[in-house]
Formats: sequence, structure tokens, C-alpha cells
Amino acid sequence: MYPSSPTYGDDAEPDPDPLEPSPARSRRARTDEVILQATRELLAQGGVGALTVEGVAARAGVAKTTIYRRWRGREELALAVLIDMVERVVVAPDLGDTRKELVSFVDAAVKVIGSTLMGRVMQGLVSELPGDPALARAFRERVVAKRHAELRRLVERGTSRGDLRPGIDVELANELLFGPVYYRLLLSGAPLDAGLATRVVDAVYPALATRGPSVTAGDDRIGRG
Amino acid sequence: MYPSSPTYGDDAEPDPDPLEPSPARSRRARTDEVILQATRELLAQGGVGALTVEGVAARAGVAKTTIYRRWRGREELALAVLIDMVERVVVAPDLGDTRKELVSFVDAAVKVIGSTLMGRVMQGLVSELPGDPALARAFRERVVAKRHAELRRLVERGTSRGDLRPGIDVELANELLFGPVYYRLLLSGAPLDAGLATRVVDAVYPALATRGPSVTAGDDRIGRG
DNA sequence: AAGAAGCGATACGGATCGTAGCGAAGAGAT
DNA sequence: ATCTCTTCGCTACGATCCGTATCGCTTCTT
Repeated sequence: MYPSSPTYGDDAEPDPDPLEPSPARSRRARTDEVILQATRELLAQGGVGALTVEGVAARAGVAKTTIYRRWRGREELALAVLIDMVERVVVAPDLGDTRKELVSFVDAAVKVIGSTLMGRVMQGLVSELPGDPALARAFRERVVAKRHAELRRLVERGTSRGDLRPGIDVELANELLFGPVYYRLLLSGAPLDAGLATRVVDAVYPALATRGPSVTAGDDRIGRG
Repeated sequence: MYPSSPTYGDDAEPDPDPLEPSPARSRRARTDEVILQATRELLAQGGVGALTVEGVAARAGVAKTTIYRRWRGREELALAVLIDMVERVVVAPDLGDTRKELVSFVDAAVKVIGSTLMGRVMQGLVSELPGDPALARAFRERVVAKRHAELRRLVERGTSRGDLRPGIDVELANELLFGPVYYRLLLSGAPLDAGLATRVVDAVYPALATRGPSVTAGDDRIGRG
């Protein structure tokens, strides 16, 4: 249902060494990986809602206490998987053209959110944030802020190119670009289809760009077809 | 923490008749209200996460079974409160100016989401949607679609005024306008401050409007200050 | 007054939670 | 090979909440 994607490994160990018997990866690191893998599998089946510490323990062949020695509960466990995924996501490459970079950036997010565990896990964690400040802090610093920082780099590149006007509020730009994506994921349930990124960027770009023909004269507005 | 707002009543019975002894409101309707009121109070304290059917029953002075005879669980109970709030929200009035209407429309949402139970309840329900199709359907038809329909009216008004170009994709416009708001509520945790609506509308408006001076020549772009 | 509907109370079995205590097994050092 | 420290498995709890079944009383309706 959530097929593994090229951007990160959903299966066993993506490291180059397939099975270095024992001492290379310490004992602790090995059980870590077994637990996280079981967590991924259960998350793929039923999302965060169906995730239980006892279920993970059973699936991983591990004692429940072993899990509680590492994480505070199922939310942190899911977050650990999410962070692991986020850190494997590739950065936005320099394409020479700022608009193309923006589309590519948003589109990558649309794809990863709509077709991997990431979307499902985020969906399941959102409700836990207000009641768990530590979880919320970790989630925001290690997941949300990641994309924000990446966008900042992209914007600075576009500004130095002369494509984007200086002094852009990156936070607002981030919300404008990704708000619609998460709106679909979390609220409306509308499909995260292929054209979404282009349409969002087309709509927002005039507010970011220095004035130019592609903005004021073009037809990149919100319409059908 | 979540003060009652003018747009809907957080307290007992907002109906004109304060206390018509018994037969006016049927027995069933009365216990309904007692339960919903207890639900509101508990939601205000700890959100959906801290809401339990047993807690509501105790607070309402009602048997647990009585609640299960009406709703399927705590999620539906919270949704009932949410729907009740949504239906009391006033519609977007005709202000003569489309941009002003948009700002007013988004700003009303920002206020209600940031300072009433509505935001907190939505935050708590989001994670339950993927695992409960019936709940998701009700949530989308009776909460999400509500704003969408209202925006449609607003857009049609603006189009017939000549402010907005014809053929606007209302769904995308809705996502562009409210995506950033929910992004703050659900993900980033950034404050839902007063200027947000204006800045979002200013950024998106060029994509909606017929070409004109306020779009191509103005300074309504994304910047600081 | 009589039937119907609504409600309270109690009692369950079940799933998870999160913690405690103890003994066994792995891993590195001498 | 033995010793020592870390890590882990196992079992056993008390606790909360779930959702359901049953039964008898109270309140409406006619």
C-alpha cells in the first residue's frame, strides 16, 4: 500500500554492508534496527493509530520493556521512523531556473507524502502534538524545520539569481507552498496528484518573483484546464 | 483557555428560551445537550486526546451506555461538538470589495481556529480520519465542505463583479487560502496572528484577479515589513 | 391508566498502557 | 578462559478505557 521509494529504504538495512555478523553494529544498534523495522511494517499496515508498543515488541521478537528503554511510547517510536525517513530525503538540486526548482521541490514533497509512509505517519502524529510538548518540539525541529531550511536555501539561490525579489519571508512562502499539500493530506482528503505542485507554484510565484513577463503577462493563474 | 466567542455559544443553551421546564425540549434532546456540554468542557481542558467516554459520562451525570446509544465513540462525540460550532458560524457578508471579502473571510477562520475550541478539536480529529471512513466522511461533508461552499459563493460574487477572472478552481483557491492557516495550526505551531489573513490573500490574489494595477504594479508581495 | 421509549446501574471480557524485579545472555578486557 | 558490565527477555502487576449485555426504574405519549 505504501511501496518503498527510491528516496529511502523501507526494507532491512540500506547500508552498503549487508550483514556484517555481529561486532560492527553493536548489540544495541542491531535491536534498534529490528524494532524500527517492525515499527515501519506495522505503520504501513494501519498507521499510527494501529501502532502499539506491544504489537511492535511481538513483531520484532523483542520484549516490551526493551522498547520502553529507548522510547517513551508509540508516538516517539513513530517519530523516530519519520525522522529517519526525513534524513534520507535528498536535497533540492540546483536546476538553474528558480521556478523549475520550486516546482520540483514541491512535487517531491507531494510524491513522498502521498505515496510513502511519511504522509501516513505525519497524519497520525499531528493529533498527539498538542498534548506532548517534547514530541511536538522534536517533530518541529527535526521534520518541519527541515523543509523550511531547504526552502530557505532555494529562495536565497533564486534571489541571488535575480529571479526572486529580496527580503522574502521564507516562513510565509513555506506555508503558501506546502499548506495546500498538507491541507489535502490532512483535511480534505483530495488526491495528491501530479499537477498539484505546478499549480500551486504557478499561483504563488507572482508574489515571490521580481516583476517580469512570466508573471504579469502570463496565464499562470488559477483556472481549469 | 478557549473563551467563548460571539460566533457561537460555549455555554449552556444559547436558545432564546432559557429554561422551559421539561416538555418543550424532549427528554432526549435535554440529555443530548447535557452530554454535549460536558464534552465541550472536557475538550476545552485537554483536547480530543484527553476526551474519554467515561469521563464525559461522569461529568454529565449520565450513564456511559447512554452516550454509546447516541454516538459511536469519543471521536464522533467530538465531531458532534465541532459540527455544532461550524453551523453557528456566520457566513461571509457582501462587502462590495472582493479583496476585502477574502481577507475578512480568511481572517474569520484564523480567529475562530486560533481562539476557540474549533482549532483544538480539528487538531485532535485529524489523526482519526484515516482509520475511520465514516468519521472522515462526516467530517469532510459537514466541516470541510462548509467553508468550500462559502468560498464558492464569494468567488462567484467576485467574478460577477469583474474583480476575479472567470473559471477559477475553487478547490485550489480554498487550499491556497486556508492551507497556510492549517499548516500553522497542525504542523508548525506558528501563531495564528492578526496579519496572517492579509498576507496570505495578498500573495494569492494576483492569481485570482483579473489583471489590473493592484496586481501587476502594486507591492503586494511576500516581504517583511 | 397503559404501553413505549429513554435512561441508570452494574458487570463483564478485552486491549494497552507503563513499571518493577530478576535472571540470562552478549561483549569486551585481562 | 574468566570476569565484569551492559543489554535484554520474561513475568507479573495495577490501572485505564474500551464497547457490550442485561435488567429494572423513570419519564413521556396517547
